[in-house]
Amino acid sequence: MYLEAQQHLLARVRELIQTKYSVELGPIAIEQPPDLKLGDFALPVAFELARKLRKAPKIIAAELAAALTASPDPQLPATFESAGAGYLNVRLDRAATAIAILNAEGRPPSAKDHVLVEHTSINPNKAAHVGHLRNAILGDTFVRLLRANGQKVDIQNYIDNTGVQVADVVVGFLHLEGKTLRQIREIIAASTGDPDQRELRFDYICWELYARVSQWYEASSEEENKQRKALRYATLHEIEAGNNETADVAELISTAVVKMHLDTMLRLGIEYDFLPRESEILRLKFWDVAFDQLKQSGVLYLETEGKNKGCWVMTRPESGKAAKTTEGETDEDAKVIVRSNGTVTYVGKDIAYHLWKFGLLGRDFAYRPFYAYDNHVCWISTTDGVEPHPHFGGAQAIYNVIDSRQSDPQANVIQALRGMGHTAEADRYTHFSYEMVALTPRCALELGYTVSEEDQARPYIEVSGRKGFGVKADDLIDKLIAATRKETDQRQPDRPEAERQQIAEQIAIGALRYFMLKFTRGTVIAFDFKDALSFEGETGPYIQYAIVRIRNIFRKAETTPEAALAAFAALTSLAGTDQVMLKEMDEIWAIWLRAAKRSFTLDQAIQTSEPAFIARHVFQLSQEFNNFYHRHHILTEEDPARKTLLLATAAIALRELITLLGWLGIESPEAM
RNA sequence: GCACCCGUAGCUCAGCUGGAUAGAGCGAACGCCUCCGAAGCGUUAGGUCACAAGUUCGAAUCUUGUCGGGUGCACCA
Repeated sequence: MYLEAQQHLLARVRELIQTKYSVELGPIAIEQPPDLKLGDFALPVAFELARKLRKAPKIIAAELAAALTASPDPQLPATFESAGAGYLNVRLDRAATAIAILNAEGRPPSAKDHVLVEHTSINPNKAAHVGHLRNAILGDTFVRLLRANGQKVDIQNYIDNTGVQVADVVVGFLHLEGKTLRQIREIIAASTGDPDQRELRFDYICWELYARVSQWYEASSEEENKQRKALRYATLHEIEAGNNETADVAELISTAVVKMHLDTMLRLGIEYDFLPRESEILRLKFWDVAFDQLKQSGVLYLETEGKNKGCWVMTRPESGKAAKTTEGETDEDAKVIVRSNGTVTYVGKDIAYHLWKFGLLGRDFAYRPFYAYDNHVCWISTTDGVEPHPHFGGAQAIYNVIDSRQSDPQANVIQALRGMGHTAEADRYTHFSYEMVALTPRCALELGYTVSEEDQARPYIEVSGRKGFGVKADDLIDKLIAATRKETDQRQPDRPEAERQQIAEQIAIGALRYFMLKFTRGTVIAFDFKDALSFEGETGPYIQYAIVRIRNIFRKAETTPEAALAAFAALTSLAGTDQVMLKEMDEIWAIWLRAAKRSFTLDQAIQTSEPAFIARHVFQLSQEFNNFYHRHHILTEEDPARKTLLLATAAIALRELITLLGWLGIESPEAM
């Protein structure tokens, strides 16, 4: 409703300026004054008019205010005044606005687009770490925002089950450990079942082994290292080819690890609809179809000269050169898509995959169910699937949650789509990029890693799977739950054990999700346990605590938020009283105005792909509520009309807090 | 060398479609539980918005340049 009010107001002001001064303005700026005392909207429009009209901004603002006041608008009751050096300030009629906020039922689903969000996409060869948590939490939250906006969203988690990283762990099991297929199956059986039964977690075993293999490739004489690398690529090729024992081992390992990743993410409330795997992109020959299309559209051309001779290449987006180089010249910067030996590169496979995402490939995966959630099933790609199955792909818009280091290959894919004439798709392809999570040197030392002098001087150190350097996701979650459990045990001694545990988990997950969301995407998170394990100040638990307080008030008042809001609406229909009450109490009005801005903020967050806007918005609302809470004692208020207002304000705050936290994937505990 | 991201309070970060005294959290000092839960609230201290030019009535915000930090730029995935 905030956005609508703004637009309505702007249209009115524009019309006024045109009739009064005969001036046609471009976009008119509108903002919120630094203090609620000054009003709800501020328009600096008089500054711009000052020169054209040769008049002081203050005078113009005053004239505009007078004219607007002279012709009241029943659709947007408000008062107007000139303020500061020449702002035109607008004060909404608080009672009327409050009623509008009360009645605002979530926006009607505007867009019916079928949107596809890809996130998580962890190499299935080791345990998930903090960096993956940022990815999954950002992606999952963004999905919730899109759905709140009425869009139909499919969530995909791409599984690179035939890449070098998986190959490395296969090399580890088969050649470093000398295990057979059968033994590996036993290891998996013993390390993936019931958490209380298993001794080691399979993904942790792989984490350690992957680091060991990576070192092993470098650990011997030059000659022998060369042989070890050869083994690595031989293994990779067997996995890619399929239908052999090495490929079977890879399949076993990657599937087991993927299941554990899904378990980990489910602890955070993160679910998926479909897991497309690279093995099917290979076996179902997505590339062959894409290759034809790419050749036909002229995006790819066969290089005949220079270092890329014999390769099918694509002009890079930034190079600015024409698709084909002028005669005699070769584009040495061109991106190789098909190698001179005929094999396709990663970007090539990615182009094929993205044609599928948009329904442009003309070929589909086969599907089978893979992982069961409470209300739905996550499907996985396969070569011969089951019928019936849901249909994935064919989206109108896609978002790829991938860290910023991959922006070059992402740009290549977009460039290919555009080159093929799929400009609408290219425009609706969003690389939802974010910076990595690194560790502070202190954190690295705390974890027992040796840190070089040089690294200790740096602000942060990049995590590395190859070095086994990083904080594992489940370790972090366990640590958070242990810390919150300690608190709930102390604060809620009378509650049953199961309830204390549930509350502790809600708070721990709230803290973790909020921590990952409060930073804007472009900020490198220098991870530190001290910050991540904090439950005070700008944290998830701070917001949850505000909710618990409000719930306690309603419990003790022996009424419900719904009843409080109904009572307020009834009271407000008797003109006057509420006006007086809201007038001088900005700390109350702040909460109502915040509520009014909900869909406005959601819009902003989606437009900019920035969930941090919502995180900040809900934190500010919590602060505003706490401020209100300490100034007004609700339960002991004796004036009934005033008590009605206070209860309704608490009810609105509660409604907003629960909704907004829900968008962030954070639960609202009953007590804490 | 080229591209992208970052440089704002002691620390970690918001603010960047140009607009009114540059904000929050943490940390520091002090204060507030006979009063709806102190995982809370209040007060104070703390800033040449990296630097320099330019555009503008107005620049943390836009442009250019410089410096510092990070990340990409394979016939790897």
